[in-house]
Amino acid sequence: MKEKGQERRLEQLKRHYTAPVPLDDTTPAGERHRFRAPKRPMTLPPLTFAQLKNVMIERSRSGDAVSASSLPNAMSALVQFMAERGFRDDSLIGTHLRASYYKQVAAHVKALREEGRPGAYIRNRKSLVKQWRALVLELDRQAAAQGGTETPLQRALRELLDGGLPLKTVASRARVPHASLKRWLRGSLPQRGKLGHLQSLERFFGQPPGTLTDLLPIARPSAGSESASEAEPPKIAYRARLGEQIKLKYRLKDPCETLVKEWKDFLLHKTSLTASGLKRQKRGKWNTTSRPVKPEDKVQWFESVTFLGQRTICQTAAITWTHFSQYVGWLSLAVESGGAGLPAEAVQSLASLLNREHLEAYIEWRVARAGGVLHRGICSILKLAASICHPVTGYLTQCRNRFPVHPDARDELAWNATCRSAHEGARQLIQHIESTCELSRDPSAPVAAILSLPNPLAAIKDATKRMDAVRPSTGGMAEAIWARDRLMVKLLTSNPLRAKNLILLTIAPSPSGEPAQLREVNGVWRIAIDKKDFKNLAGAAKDRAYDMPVRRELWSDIEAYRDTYRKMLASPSNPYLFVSSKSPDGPMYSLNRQFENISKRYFSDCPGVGPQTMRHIVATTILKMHPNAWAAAAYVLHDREETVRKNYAHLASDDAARWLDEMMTKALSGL
DNA sequence: TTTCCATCATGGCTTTCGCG
DNA sequence: CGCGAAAGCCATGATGGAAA
Repeated sequence: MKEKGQERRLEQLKRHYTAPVPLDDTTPAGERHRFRAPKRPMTLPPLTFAQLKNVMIERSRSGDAVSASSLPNAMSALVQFMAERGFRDDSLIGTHLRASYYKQVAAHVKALREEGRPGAYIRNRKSLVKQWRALVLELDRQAAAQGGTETPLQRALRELLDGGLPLKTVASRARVPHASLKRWLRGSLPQRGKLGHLQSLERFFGQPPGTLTDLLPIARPSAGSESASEAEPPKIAYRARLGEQIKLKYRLKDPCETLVKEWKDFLLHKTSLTASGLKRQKRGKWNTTSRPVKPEDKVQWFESVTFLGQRTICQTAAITWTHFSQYVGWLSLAVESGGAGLPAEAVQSLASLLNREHLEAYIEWRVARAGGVLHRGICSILKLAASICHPVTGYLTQCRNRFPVHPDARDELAWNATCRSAHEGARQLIQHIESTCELSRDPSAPVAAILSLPNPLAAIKDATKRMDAVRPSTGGMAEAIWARDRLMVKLLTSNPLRAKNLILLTIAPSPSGEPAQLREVNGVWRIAIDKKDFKNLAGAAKDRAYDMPVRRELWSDIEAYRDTYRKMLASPSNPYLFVSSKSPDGPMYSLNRQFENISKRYFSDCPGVGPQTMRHIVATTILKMHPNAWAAAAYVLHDREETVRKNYAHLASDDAARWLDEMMTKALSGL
């Protein structure tokens, strides 16, 4: 059966690719290729880089892949990637663009960085190499045409074992129970305390430590009982600053009629198919949706576009309007308050973006307000200015006659010069900012005390204990709310989802017939969320569906909540797991706020945080308990290993050293 | 406890253009 | 034609303050 499938796969491949290829993986290792995995059997379609290039060219021609104009870019990125990684045209792709893709890309990025390439360049290269990987995966899918969902461990084990030594031989030589290995291959999870066997397998196959063990869900951290200090929660610098900042409300609230007209014309230009007769960047079209995330009565004038009698919403317009109205508001803000002090009627025009001096002064003011820190948010208005004054495609550049009030509007040459100067000025500022850009807010500051513990999750466990202690055993609403909140905290330790996914998490089939995301499968509670519902839809989520077990410790809580408490808060048809009595039919939109309240009350030394922070806490715990277990952390967060490494790099050095010290102490005891 | 309205902050891409 | 850079889309999250 299996062989047949493989034959079919090969047939299919032969039709696609010209040259026949050997089955064994004998990829020559380049000199610079340090992370080359040892020779091992695998069931992946044997495909060389040269063949992949041909497929890409064919597909590009038939319109199934990158556009013709992007093809050279994709090509040059791959060529550079191959040269740097030591691959040749006749090299087999093997796992290089598959399982070990992230490792390869990370190494490639590192090399580019060492060459002194700018960040934007590296991002572009990454994006381009990704297109190649996507093509490989697409071909794999076509070839495999099997929908089985393997666990990561299962797949990794299969790749190590397939076609090589007999299972029994491996088991005995690696000193792993034969039956266990068979079970794992069928998809069951190793028991706790059996990690040693996986490590034996890693050694047996010459894999780096963690290749297999990292693929498991997190190990339960040993109980720690750090006593909570009763001192005041620490003050967070960003919050204090924000509190000060928002006292001044400078944004333009009631635009005059002419500005409204200008914006509507501009919006039409940005959203219409024809760019309202003007030139526009190829990617300069703003998307619209007819199904906004907010209720009908919350839609505002600056984001709505009526096209053929149908009202649609443009999210980008809302964001851009916010930035623009802030700038205009500042222009007419009194000088004493730090504004430009211009008359309100004079500045209410898109043409205000032409003034280079004003833009510069505004940026300076914003930087000062942000505590002297240049951050990316400040760039937004500059990007709008650069875009709208672009020498060719700029809206202002092309619409001189729509701004008769501007002094330069009478003369085409003067107008063009003004636009060009504004464009250049904005570009220069953007470049300057992007090269010196830093963060002005530390998202982990509110949980710094927790993160500094050897086992941060222990603090959350303490919090749930405190919650247990204050259970309102009245059987009423208060108890239902208590049970809901407690489950919320616990669930986030097991499955640290982003807020939106948590809010929209369902425990019953939706009215449209989609199955519940949180459900019991073969006696195991699992959460399965469609790729399209993730923020990183185009990133990590694209590669891997979210289908994770909920930790066993929570199962009884889930059942108790489902059977008793949830019914008190929501109507029977409500599919969402977390609900509030205020909106019994919808999701609990106040979840973020409620989590903040809970964390403020029960987390030690914490002034209140959002659910996002739980992702930090879980990832930090994993990396503290198992230094350099990047893959495990990425697995739990449903992020890319690369992203996790980047965000938690600070945990690599110190904790690895501590861990190494402990290990060596043990190893050398009695010396 | 929940909702509403602001403001501020940032990430993660993809595609196209201009130049030599 | 290939390389390197430019352009910019599209979201989401975090938080304060106040009111329902």
